Amino acid sequence: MRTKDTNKADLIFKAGLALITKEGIAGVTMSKLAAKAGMATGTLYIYFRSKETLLRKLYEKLNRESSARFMKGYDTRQPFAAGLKRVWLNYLNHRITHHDESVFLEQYYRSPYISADELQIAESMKAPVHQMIRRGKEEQFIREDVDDEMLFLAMLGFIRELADEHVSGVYVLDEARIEKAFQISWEAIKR
Amino acid sequence: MRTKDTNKADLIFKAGLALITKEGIAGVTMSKLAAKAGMATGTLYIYFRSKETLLRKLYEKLNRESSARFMKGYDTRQPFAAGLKRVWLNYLNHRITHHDESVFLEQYYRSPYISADELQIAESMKAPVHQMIRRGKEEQFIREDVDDEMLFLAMLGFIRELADEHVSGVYVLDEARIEKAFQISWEAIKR
DNA sequence: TTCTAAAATGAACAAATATTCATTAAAATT
DNA sequence: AATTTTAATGAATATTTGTTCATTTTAGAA
Repeated sequence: MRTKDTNKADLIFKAGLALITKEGIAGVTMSKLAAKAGMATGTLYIYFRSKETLLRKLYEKLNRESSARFMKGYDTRQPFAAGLKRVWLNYLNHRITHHDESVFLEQYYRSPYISADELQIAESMKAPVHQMIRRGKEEQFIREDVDDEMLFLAMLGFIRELADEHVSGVYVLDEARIEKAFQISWEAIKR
Repeated sequence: MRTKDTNKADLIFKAGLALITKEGIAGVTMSKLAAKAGMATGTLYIYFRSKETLLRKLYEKLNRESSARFMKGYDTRQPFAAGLKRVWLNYLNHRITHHDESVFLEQYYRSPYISADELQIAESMKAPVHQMIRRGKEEQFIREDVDDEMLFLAMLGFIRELADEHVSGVYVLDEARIEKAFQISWEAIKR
């Protein structure tokens, strides 16, 4: 008896991501996907009931994984500034090293495939930074005349742009630039 | 003889935008598009050779139009701070009042339809703000230890997030909030 | 080695979608 | 009013793409 190769589902996911990154969600067809993953089209249907479920499973998986990365290495006992930088860097690194995923998540978000409750999951990704901002206000590091959400947007928007430009090669980041970038974010929200 | 109704091309564009906004580029089919525009599928082919050219023409048109809006009302003779605010507000307003278009431009940018030289056009949209930043440095309003592109990204990213959240209803903007937002942008880049 | 059950295949089929074209309707010209 | 020219139509056709399934291959069990 032959065992179902669980690794193959990941292979399909990987191929799907690569395709979407290069051609957008509209460019994904089952035959192209199969070719990229190095298998027959029929094989895709052994692992996923349909194209729709394939994409949904991919979305769910990536959402789960990326959320987990944001708070990695953060410790409430460390001083505020250090903690904030940690989370800030986590977001930036995530968007750079998992750029394909980020692009897919956004594309899926605006595709005919998305369902109502999946939309909510996206919101939950904000939690880590919001938490940070609240702490920063309590400890009097962050300006209090502006609400959490706006401060969050100021940081996130910048990070997103930085990462996208870095990945596309238009504005490549290095240690020094990242340091400056964090400084700018800091100037924007500090007390 | 009946004259080709040039207005009909705009009607098609409008319907296309609405469809893309609701279902993403992947959700656009010629029959849906025709239905939305209130005409027969064949009629689409009187105005556009193919689906591909239809989408390309739409992209080109919107790109042209939006670029023109960014510098509107800007006058080099007015003081720097006022000029910057003007352009900043132009970007924000553009992304809010023409949100469908912005979303489409980004989706098209990452679709199988995009060509190499169309990619370059997108870059040209940055010019207005870059110009502002250079002037700001010359007149000693803006910090000089950070390059233009990064300062640009800090502003643009924030504006983009603000507009998107406003349109989606998650974080609705009003006069006061917009004022604060500009202030935050200013804190980030000022000397 | 032989047997068995599941995985993998890919051509065949079904469904969706882009495009064409013979025909009709409408406007301009005579 | 008759004629001509072009726009508009939408059913028919062509093409692309998702899905199925009879058959083959493969890996472990007997």
